[in-house]
Amino acid sequence: MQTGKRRVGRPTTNVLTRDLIMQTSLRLITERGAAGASMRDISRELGVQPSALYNHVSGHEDVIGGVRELVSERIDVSGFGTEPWIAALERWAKSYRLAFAAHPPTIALLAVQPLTEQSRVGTMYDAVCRGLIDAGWPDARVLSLVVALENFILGAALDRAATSEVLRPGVSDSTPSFQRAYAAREASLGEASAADAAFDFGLATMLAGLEAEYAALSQGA
Amino acid sequence: MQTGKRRVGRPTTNVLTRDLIMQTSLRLITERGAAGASMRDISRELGVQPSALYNHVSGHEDVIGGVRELVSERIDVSGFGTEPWIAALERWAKSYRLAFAAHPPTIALLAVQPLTEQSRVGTMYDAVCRGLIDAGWPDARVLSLVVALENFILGAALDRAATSEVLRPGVSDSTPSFQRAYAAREASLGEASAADAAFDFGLATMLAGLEAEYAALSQGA
DNA sequence: GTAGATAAAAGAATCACGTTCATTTAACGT
DNA sequence: ACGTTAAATGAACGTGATTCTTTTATCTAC
Repeated sequence: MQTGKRRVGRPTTNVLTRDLIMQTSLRLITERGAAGASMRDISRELGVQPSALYNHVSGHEDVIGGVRELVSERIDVSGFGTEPWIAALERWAKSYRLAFAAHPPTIALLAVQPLTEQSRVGTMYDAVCRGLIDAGWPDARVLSLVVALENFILGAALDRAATSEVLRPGVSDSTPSFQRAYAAREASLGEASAADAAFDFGLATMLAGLEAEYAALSQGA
Repeated sequence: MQTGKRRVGRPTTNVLTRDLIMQTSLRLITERGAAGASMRDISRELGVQPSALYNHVSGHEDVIGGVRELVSERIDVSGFGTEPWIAALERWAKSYRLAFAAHPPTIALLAVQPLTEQSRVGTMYDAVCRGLIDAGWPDARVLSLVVALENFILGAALDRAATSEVLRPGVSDSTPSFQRAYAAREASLGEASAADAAFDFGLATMLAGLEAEYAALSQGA
């Protein structure tokens, strides 16, 4: 990407773009992990001095925010309006997690930093809210529902990112039940990962709980 | 905490302890946030040079792990064995979240770093697994259940840590449904926080889903 | 008790990070 | 054509974690 050496002063054709910086950062994070996307790393990858980045972004936090935007764009809200609310939620949840799981190291970075005001993420929330309101969920409950599901999704994504044989009981331990459950899960797990199994189980559980609550809601009214 | 100046060489009475370092770190994190607990900060607080810390801990990661242990000790697993499994789970989940929510900035740090092998956290898992196995849950499902709930809990704790009027729709926006849901939630929320509402809603939903699954399990067998 | 090993502190130094500032050069607008 | 703005370099700062050396005290074995 770099042209050997560049002489001081503004170049005839611009080298950087805000978007180019974001794209490169996302790629670096995916390839080398969160630690491999420092401002220096990004600038080196782009054949540029670190200070040059600051002509296009306000700092490292800004970069992280931009990356989050990129990742969030792949969340699928197309189900709302075209499918039953429960199916739309399932689609949304799965794509949400996948969007982050596709770039594991991202999650830790992104989950920590809160959303900035004017992000396209608001559009996603709007689609989800609209679907649920149209389906008959009470206005006051919609956001709690969405946030609860989101909490689960982000937690699961975080788990998937962290998981490299974490959470394994020590051998010859004082934790027999833990060991037993662990062994049984290993045996029943095909080629699926433990994190995937937990996510599928938890999502099914939440959706079942939501359906029950929805049914109770209709009856009460 | 510091005695002005200390001369070179081993002091007559030891200044540091591994445990003292962990306690101090937790306090600093709670008081000043995650960024206020660097090795320098910790050493300054203890009236010591940063390098002195390395006689007792292997590095910053080690400190984080120790803090996690401290926080984890407050998780309540006493319900398993004395209460119905669903009540025990609820107690466990609530205390789990509270343990972290009491030190908001901790979560971001802790959730990121995976568990180290020989932690007392294994004991907690064992208690939970035992309770569920005794209640009749199939061995192979127990860990997925626990991890799924844990994902939700950690996600919720993270949300609570981040939340300071995050996730507010912009005014005069193109997100009417989002705004509507937001306003309705605000109105229905008493003095409870939005994060609490989402957690309570989600936990109730998951527990309801689990009860349904458990019932189906008994019938199938 | 004294000698050698070990432990716990200071202090100096290294390297990476994010960031700022001054400088240089090109592009843009009137 | 000229002043302003934009985009790059290069040098520097402050803070982060960490390591190594040095100094002094404690502990252990004889």
